[in-house]
Amino acid sequence: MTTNAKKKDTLSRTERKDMTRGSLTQAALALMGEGRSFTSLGIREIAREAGMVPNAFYRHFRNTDELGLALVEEVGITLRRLLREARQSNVAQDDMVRRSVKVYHQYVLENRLLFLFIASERSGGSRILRMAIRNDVIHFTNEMAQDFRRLGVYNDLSTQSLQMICGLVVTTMLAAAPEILDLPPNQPLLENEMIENFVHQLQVVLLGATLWREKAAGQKATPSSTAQPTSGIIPP
Amino acid sequence: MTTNAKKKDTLSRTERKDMTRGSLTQAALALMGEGRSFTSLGIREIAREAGMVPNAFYRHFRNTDELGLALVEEVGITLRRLLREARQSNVAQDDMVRRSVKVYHQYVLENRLLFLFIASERSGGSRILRMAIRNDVIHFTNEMAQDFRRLGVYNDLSTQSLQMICGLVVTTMLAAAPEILDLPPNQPLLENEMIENFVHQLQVVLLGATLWREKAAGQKATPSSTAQPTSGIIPP
DNA sequence: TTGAATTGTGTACGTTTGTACACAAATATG
DNA sequence: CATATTTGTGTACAAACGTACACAATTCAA
Repeated sequence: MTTNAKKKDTLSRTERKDMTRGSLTQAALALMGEGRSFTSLGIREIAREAGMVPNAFYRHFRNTDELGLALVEEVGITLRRLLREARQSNVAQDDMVRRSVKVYHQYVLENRLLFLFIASERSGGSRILRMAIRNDVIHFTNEMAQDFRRLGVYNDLSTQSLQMICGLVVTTMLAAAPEILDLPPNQPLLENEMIENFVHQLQVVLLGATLWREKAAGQKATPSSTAQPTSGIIPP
Repeated sequence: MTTNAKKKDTLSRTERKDMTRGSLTQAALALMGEGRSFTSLGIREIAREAGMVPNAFYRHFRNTDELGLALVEEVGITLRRLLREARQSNVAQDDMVRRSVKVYHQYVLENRLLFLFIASERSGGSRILRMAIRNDVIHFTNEMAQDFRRLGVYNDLSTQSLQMICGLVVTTMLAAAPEILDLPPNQPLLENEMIENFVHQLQVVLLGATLWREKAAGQKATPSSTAQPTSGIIPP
């Protein structure tokens, strides 16, 4: 099944190249949608799904990992869009958490394949992809922390603490994604139960956050200034 | 590299069968230890690593998924052991969270390959394995909740809330595993930073838990009982 | 002790894979 | 317009794969 129509009309060479390149990444996603896992995809398989001859793959990527990196880039864009969406619908909301969860839930369903990719490659598969995704997630976390700052909530938390809290929120969100995706559709009862659980967990986290104070005295003399653990890509 | 010596001395037939079966599962783990991902492992590959001819694989498993299920069983045992260990070292500890985190950290390193397996198959790969692991994690979560009950902490939480909290704790723990495993060894600075972050996150969760009250009335109306920064009360 | 069942080996076959090379068609560039 | 680059095709081949079958060597059961 080809997932991307590639019109052959009135397009520059680079435009066309970008299109077929896109149809390769979409083909990979489509295969994952059929239950295959990205790590086990082969060049031939992807090319076949994209409706082209195996060798054409090499005109765009040297190997599947490189295609994966292109997908990670899409992930970054997707997550950024999610933040923007959440930003718009959450400003000074009364029941902010539940509303955010619903937005997120909807968003995961709408971007099913990408979240499938994130979920399975975030801690499995190739180290390179893993690190790239982790980078994106860190950026996402930091942007969320900035949003919190802008909103003026948790004003009395240090940046570091705020990032730690957001890390917790993001972890919880990402852990929810596979459950959302695995839930059989049209089961509103199960779905509600899952969502409520998710909402409560986030509420507990944010409740804890309101009371969190740095015990600044320094528990073990950890003087490190940077906020994120394992920031950046770590060489073998 | 064969990972399991299989002595051929004075063993019953079933005993020997269990040994070679074990050397197959260990071979799969060993391959994952070398960077391969379970989903991409093949029958021939595993058999070769275990030092036997491809066909012998079929005497023990019908396919790689079935071998995966055997590994999941090992995971269950491993997690149960972790709980037992934590139970012993945490009773009424002063700085309980930090101590638990250290136990966990150590445990992940000691059971590197199994946690590698959990991490990568928990949300990627085959649906069957994913569900099996999710089952184990649920059991683990429930047992942790029971332990909390026995310890007498969070006495005023309903079982459901307690399980929800433990789910949050487990999610945080499992999310930490890949970071622990990916951290290059002998980098005490990075390691400390990561552990501190981990500790703080769990502290936030447990802090939230002490203040969590069910808003039993019904979740649709959601009165204002939740996470507003009423920053006055300080828990014991 | 003899026969049946089990476990591991050897060989074999058809598929699929990654990748190399030469080539066709299209497009950008001088 | 002529030429060079780029993009996709066709063919090819060695390697690895899953799996089937017959067979050897054990061990269990009668």
